[in-house]
Amino acid sequence: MSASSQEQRKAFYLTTPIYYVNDIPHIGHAYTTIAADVLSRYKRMTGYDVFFLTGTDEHGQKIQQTAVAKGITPLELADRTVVNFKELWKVLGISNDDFIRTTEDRHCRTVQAIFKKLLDQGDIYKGAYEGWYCVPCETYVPESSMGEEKTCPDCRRPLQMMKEESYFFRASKYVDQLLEYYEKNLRAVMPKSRYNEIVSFLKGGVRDQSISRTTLKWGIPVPGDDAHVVYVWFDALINYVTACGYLDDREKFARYWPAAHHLVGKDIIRFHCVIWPIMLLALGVNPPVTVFAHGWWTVEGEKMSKSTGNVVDPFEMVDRYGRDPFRYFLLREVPFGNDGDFSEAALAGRINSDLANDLGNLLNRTLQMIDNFSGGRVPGAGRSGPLEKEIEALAGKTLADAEEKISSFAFDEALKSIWVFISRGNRYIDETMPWKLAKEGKTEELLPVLHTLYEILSLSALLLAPFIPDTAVRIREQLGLGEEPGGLSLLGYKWGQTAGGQKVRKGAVLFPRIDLEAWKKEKDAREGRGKVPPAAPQEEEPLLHEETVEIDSFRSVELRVAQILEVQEIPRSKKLYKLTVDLGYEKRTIVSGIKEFFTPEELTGKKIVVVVNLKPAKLCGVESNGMLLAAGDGKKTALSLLTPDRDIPLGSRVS
RNA sequence: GGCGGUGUAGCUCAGAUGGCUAGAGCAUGCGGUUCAUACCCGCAGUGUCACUGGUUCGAUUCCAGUCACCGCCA
Repeated sequence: MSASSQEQRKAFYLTTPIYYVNDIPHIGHAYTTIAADVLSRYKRMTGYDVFFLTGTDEHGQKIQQTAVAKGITPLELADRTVVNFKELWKVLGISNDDFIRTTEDRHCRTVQAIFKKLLDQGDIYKGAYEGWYCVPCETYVPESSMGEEKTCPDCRRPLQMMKEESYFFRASKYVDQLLEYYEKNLRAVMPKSRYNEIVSFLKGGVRDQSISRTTLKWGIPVPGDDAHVVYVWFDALINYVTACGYLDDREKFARYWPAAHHLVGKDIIRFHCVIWPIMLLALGVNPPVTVFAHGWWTVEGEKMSKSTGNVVDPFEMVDRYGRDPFRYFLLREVPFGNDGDFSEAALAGRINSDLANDLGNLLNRTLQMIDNFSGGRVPGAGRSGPLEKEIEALAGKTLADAEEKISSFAFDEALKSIWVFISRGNRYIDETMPWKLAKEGKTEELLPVLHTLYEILSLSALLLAPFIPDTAVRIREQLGLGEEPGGLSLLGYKWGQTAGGQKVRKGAVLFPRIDLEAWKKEKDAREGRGKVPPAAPQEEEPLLHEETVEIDSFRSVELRVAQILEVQEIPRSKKLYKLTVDLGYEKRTIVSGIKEFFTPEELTGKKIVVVVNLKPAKLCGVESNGMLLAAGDGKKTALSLLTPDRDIPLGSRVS
């Protein structure tokens, strides 16, 4: 690429968040990065000069703590764990142009330069930070996440009011300017619902932000004041300008920054759509063109969390189902911006119906027919009838759709549109019945059909290349198309450009169908085996024991076996069920706070243990006569009912 | 409590500035086809378009209220 032609190409700058190295990479990290990769690849194919950045956030309290616990330096820890991310991007086929670590020299210098500039111009000033502080965790706890009684949400120990010197960023000063910017730039925050949220948040005003700490050592020193370290988010956000040359390469910065797009999870839009743009305005730089906030994945219908151990490991999914199917599923299943549910069954379904049946089979049957009816060589265009005209028009529409949808981050819709085209190909075969034409010797009708099918496949491969790059290459290989020297491009694409004559090379099936019955068995077996309780949390919580009691106090609690007969919802309540239980000698109603853990179907018929001599109490307007026994982990994440281990008559006393 | 959103076929969702028989994909049933990965193609469906009122010749689409769920804020 010569310098002059690079000048002409439009720039496109795309970032993922930088990921915190203390985390193990999970599906959420993979999702953002895959989406960014698809967009980058597509933009490159349509002639943009793309700069695609990802990286890691390596400073802060948690890294420091973990490092201390392991007896290594924080940087050593980061050096070890950053590998997880780099490896995942390799496995997922991510085509990032740069990878930034916040511990790199280029970044530290940039952060310090920005800090100094803002300090000099009066947008940073020294003040005092006051807040509730957890001494053991060495961290401030915002009032919103404080437990009752002012305890730390992590360790549950009491918090102390602390006051320390801190530098503040004068965010309040730029709120109106940012609101004005947003009024003029409707796509600066996407989707629209997030835009509205941010605007209404801004209208409520923004406080000046504390941006340094004296209690923390692992971070970038405040220039000229070594007692302070730059607070993490101020440090982290700046990565986006560091990497595109804010400090060291003004030409690069001038080129890419005006085309900056950030992809982020919806949990961090406040930083990206309030604080960050204000920082930029203070620096005299325009906010990004778009910050797009995507949704979150649940797993098999449940919230993903470390404590329930249902975190999806992207390495494992790629291992099991392949890189391209995983990429395809994440972008196809759910509109970007919505929350979605990840389930292996849904993934397997997509593989079978979309990838194997529609796409893979279209390639397979087409090549088989070219082999059978055309000696393995692609026929030239030949005469084009109404069907072919219609398909050509659809090809044009599909190209336009892809452009529009991908450029507005609607990856799912782009894929849907491409699949309409692929399905049209399958229908076209049934409409033309090439095997019949062959049998009847109607070669002049047959050959254009094969040619058209070939065109459908070669265009599909191009359009799919950003999403499933390996597959695109495999399709092209089978079509007898070589590699493109400058990478695949949509720029010079023209329908019907295949001259004909090249030899196709039918190869292995693109996506073998998954035998769902065998798959199910295998999965059940795997989960039965693999269901070791999740690894114990690193910090053991102190067990809180009750005082010792006399045996009589225990005996005074009358416990009996009962069976749940009926489970009724209590309309007003999120947590409570109204249960009718049978004690053998009588039936009674008890109200129990277990709704979040069980469905009525799961409960009905269960034998449980009930405290029968508990004073009746009214809960949500329903009188409860007793309570059932269940074991919980105290964190409201797991609950298990106590149930007799063998058959025993209802009403039996438990002692 | 305030602001906003959502509620449409078994499932996931699309859609209508108000108007002929309300759509797609998946799943289900039936039929066709054999080039193909038991695949593809066609047909068939079922829906009080959350509930209650109002505006209108006519509303599922507009308005008001109710309920449920979700998001942001407090």
